[in-house]
Amino acid sequence: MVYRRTHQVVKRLAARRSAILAAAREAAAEGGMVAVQIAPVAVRANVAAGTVYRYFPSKADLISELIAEVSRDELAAIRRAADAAPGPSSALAAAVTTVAVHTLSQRKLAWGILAEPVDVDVSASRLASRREIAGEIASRIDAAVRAGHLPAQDTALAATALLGALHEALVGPLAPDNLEDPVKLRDAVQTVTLLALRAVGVMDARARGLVVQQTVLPAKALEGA
Amino acid sequence: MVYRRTHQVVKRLAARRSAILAAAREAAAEGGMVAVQIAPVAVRANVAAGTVYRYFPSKADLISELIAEVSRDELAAIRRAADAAPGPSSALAAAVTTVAVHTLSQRKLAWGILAEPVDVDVSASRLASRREIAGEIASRIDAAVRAGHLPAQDTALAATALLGALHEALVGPLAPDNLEDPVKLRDAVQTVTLLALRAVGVMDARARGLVVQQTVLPAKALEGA
DNA sequence: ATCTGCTCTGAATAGTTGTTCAGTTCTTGC
DNA sequence: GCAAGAACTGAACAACTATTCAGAGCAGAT
Repeated sequence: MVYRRTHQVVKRLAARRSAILAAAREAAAEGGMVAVQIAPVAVRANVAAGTVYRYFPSKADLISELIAEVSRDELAAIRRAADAAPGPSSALAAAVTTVAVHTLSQRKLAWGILAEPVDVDVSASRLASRREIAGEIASRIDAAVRAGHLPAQDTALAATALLGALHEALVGPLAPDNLEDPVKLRDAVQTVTLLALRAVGVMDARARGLVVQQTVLPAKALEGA
Repeated sequence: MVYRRTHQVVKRLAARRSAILAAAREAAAEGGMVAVQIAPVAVRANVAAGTVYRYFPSKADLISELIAEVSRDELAAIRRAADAAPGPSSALAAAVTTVAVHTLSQRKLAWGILAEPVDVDVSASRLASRREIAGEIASRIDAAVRAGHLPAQDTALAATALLGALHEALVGPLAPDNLEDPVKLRDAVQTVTLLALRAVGVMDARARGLVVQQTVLPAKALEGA
């Protein structure tokens, strides 16, 4: 055995793998999932097409990891925002706002991760991604219900419906197209957050209060976008 | 000119066109949009593959017409249900329930029309379809707002969000899978209708009342499914 | 009956991309 | 250096289906 993976090589391999994933993510962010094709991604990562297959068994695996990665990031952001909130209703509002802001600040990526047609089967990974996010929202709704702030309900279904509403309203084909304007964007975030909170049973007046509370957060988050 | 299209021929041609469309619809209902492939559709319509192209310039056109047709049917059903309601809030509830019931009774078709990946570009037609349905819902919300039953709001955005919520909760990948059971199915319809009504600002108690009012309708409609 | 022109057929074509693999280049240990 | 093995390359391949088109079949007028 005259060849052994040295630490340096291991690092380089890992870096290359990340580069490929990052290239895929960039491609998706710029052009949606259609743009995530092996050859262009390889070029972007400074690698030959064949090399991609040394790191990912198939395009489906590459995209699945991409979805998982983005999903992880989003879940972390939701938790961070919700955990910083003073109470369960506020946490729910924060979670919803976070999803809305994230979705909006990376529209193409979000659409690609969620629903854009892909030529390979990534349904398992999309399902997992949705499950994670929906589960988190469901548990926040649940906390608010347990605290007596909301009526008892099927929290899993409610969480699913909320996400559907957010996504359709913000990145679906009927989403307003003037969201480049930061003011319109914030209005859209507030409107959908309000809808979402009322949907699970927050009273109109209280929901409006919670939405206002959240206004500081998205302003900060959106600057980074 | 020794040949002229006689009435009989015109009728046969029209019938054949319908047969192809119907075949496509059946295929979509059974296997989703992936099953709408030229060769299988042709077989189902008792026609050769090439013949399809004498009626539809391309697969995209075929699917676009399919989407338009289904969409027209749905819109008509929504109007019928809403117009039969005694007042604006009730009409809104009826409209939402109708969408939910239709979506559920033809899950694969609904998913295909709405969001399933297709290898050709049908986004224009999907957009039109969504616009029609969302427009109808928006105008029902608007009526309820004008009647003073709901707070003022961006009705277009609200309608979009409602549809997103319904679709995601009922035919999206996280939709409950026990909806074969008619009782569970009705529960699901009621739950999402309740969420939708509350989202636009109907108070919890009143929303529950409206949902109960709608219980007769879906029971009848679902029998036909 | 027959000619004309429309309609239908279905095998062949074409275009698109994911995937492979024989050959090349690089890395490591001696 | 050099041998051995790993990693990389990129052109060729494969598979899948929408689409085409030359020829066969049919309907209508005379």
